[in-house]
Parts: sequence; structure tokens; C-alpha cells
Amino acid sequence: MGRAPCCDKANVKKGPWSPEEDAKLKSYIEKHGTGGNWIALPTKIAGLKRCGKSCRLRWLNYLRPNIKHGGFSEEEDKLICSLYISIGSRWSVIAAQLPGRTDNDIKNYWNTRLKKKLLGRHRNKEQQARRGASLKQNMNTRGSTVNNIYSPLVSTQQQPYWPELPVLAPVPYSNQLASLNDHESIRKLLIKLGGKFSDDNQPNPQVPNIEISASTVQQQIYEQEVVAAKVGHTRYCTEEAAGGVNMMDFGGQSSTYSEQVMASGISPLQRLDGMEFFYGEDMGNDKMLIAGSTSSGSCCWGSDTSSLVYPPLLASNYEGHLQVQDQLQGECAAFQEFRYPEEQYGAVHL
DNA sequence: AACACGAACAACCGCATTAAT
DNA sequence: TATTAATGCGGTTGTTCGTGT
Repeated sequence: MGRAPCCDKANVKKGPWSPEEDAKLKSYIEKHGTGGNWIALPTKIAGLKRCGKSCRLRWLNYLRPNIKHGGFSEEEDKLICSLYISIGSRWSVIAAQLPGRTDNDIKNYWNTRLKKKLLGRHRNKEQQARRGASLKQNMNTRGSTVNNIYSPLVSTQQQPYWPELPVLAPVPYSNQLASLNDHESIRKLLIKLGGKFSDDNQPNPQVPNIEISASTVQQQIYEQEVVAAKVGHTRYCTEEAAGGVNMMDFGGQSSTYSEQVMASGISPLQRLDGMEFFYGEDMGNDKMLIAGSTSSGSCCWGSDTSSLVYPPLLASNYEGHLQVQDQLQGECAAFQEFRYPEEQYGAVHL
């Protein structure tokens, strides 16, 4: 037996909201609040034949004050992209980092534009590279030295398009993830994004045709692995209606950010190498800084699949960290401020 | 002008999680 | 502790609008 429907489907209106419905819902909530019960809400508003769920969605995504629609800035683009690669399609967490944006808005924006922008840039580079490789092959077949275009000899004179995969940061990933340290895993991420690659059927795995940090992908999958192994209840970051981000924990089994950094042995802020295809060629030293493998975009340390680093101490040995739990909030606040200065993104309330 | 197509966005649906009892 | 209902979330679908032919 399935669960009971949240409302009488036969007596609720579906489809786009009319301005009159918007006005009714908005004025009611502004006067009386939601009452903490969305299901009961529409029954209190005369003439509003909507499901409570629909009311909630309409309010959160459209009617709520301080909602921004469209006009995503370049900075927001970068942030969304960084976070997506870091934590995946956890739109509510991503939205928590973008004041005034809703998860639905960001999700739509990603699906309709950013994803294509990202893949498009990659494909452009791929095409350029193919042309370059083709040209070089032509030169070679005319009698010049036969060089593999990926050989060090060539790379000293002209950088091949295919980037060296970065040396993985010494994050103490588990053994079972060792197999993820390869190009195939990376390919899968972009395939997941909807990409199709010209060498999909080519047998040579030595030629990466995508540019993304292996450590980033490794981390993403690692997080998913760790989630399954995590014990205890999980609480996570929520965005209150007012826009504040609440700090949560996972069953009191947290460690401080600095401890995680020390445990992992890598820089707190890790460059998102390999994102050039998205950010453009001219980003130079202004590469997007992300939390990399050691921190999340938010302070959602307990988020079940967030971008947190989960060194072994977190995954398997939580003891000894309870006493520093209260330090976490302060350190998060400091880190948050560092990453997202108030003048740029507004204050993040912890 | 009519049509086809794709992009953008709003809304819905089902499932997982959480809270209340 | 088990059960039930509300809420939150992410994936998906439906609708509208703009553009090209």
C-alpha cells in the first residue's frame, strides 16, 4: 500500500499560477506566516485551490522576498560550476551559497545553460586539439622525425593539448578508491554531464580528452563511498527562509576544519585545476579557488554527501573529536568569510 | 504568415528524511 | 520502538517564448 496523497488531487488546481493566486498566497503568508503547516495552508486561504506542496514551492521559488531571477553573474557561474563538480547535484546546498537564488533556479540554469557552456568549451578545445594533432601528423608523414605527439620531446617545444593529469593531492583515500585514479573515472563524470567524446571507442586510455582534476572526481566518488559507511544520524546544512545557513553536525562526530586539513596534509584552498575549459583561457592566476578536497563550499560539515573531505579519521574514527565540536562553528565562519567576503556575497549567518 | 524546433523556465512527482505521536 | 504524516529535495515533465526556415 502506497502512502496517502498529500491532498485531494481531484479538487486542486494544477499548472501555472495566476497573478490572483500569487497575490492571495503572498498576502496570507505575509500576514499570518505559514503556520508551520503547508498542507493545511491552502485550506485557510479562501478561493485558493492548490495543494500545500504546490503553495510551498511557489512561495519558496517565486514569491518569497529577496528572490533573484535570471541574470546570473560570472562569479555565480563559477561558483555553481565549482560546487557542482565538487559536490554534485545537491542544488539546495549550492543554492545556500548563492543568496537570493533558489535550488530550482540554479538547477534549471545548470541544465539549460551552464552544462552546455561547460561541455561546449571542452568540445571547442577538443576540436582545436584534433586539428593540431592532424596538422602535426601531416608534417610527420612528410618525412620529419616520427614523434608521438604526447612524447616529452614534443612537449618541450609545444605543449600538447592533452594536459597532464595533475598529481593527486595526498589525500588519504581508501584503497578501494585506488582504481578511481584513472582517466576512465574522469570520463564518466563528463559523460554523466551529457558529454560524448570522440574517442569513446578508442582503445588507448592514455589519451585523456577531458580536462578535469582527477582528484576532484576522485573526491566526489570518495564522498559517495564514505556516506555509505558513515554511522550515526546525520544532520545537515539547511537554509532558513531568512537566508541564514545553519551549522549542523553529524551526530557530534565532527572534527575541526584545521584538524581535517592537518590530517589530509593539503592546502585548505586548493586550486580547481582543470577548470580552464570552463573559465576560459585567460584566467591565468585568477583560477577559481575552491575548497578542494578539504572543505565544503558551505559550512555543511555534516552534509551526507557534501564536498567535505572525509579523511579516514572521519570515516572510521570519530572518537576524540567531540571535544572540539564547538570550535567548528567559529572556524567555519572564518573560512566562510575568507571564501565569500561579505561585500561580495553578503554575510553568511552561522 | 505558418510551422518546426530548441531554449528557458515553472511546476509536478516520487522518494528520502525528519518530526511527532 | 514503530508508525504516520509533513517536509525537503532532486529528477523530470509541461508550457511558453524566441528564432530560423
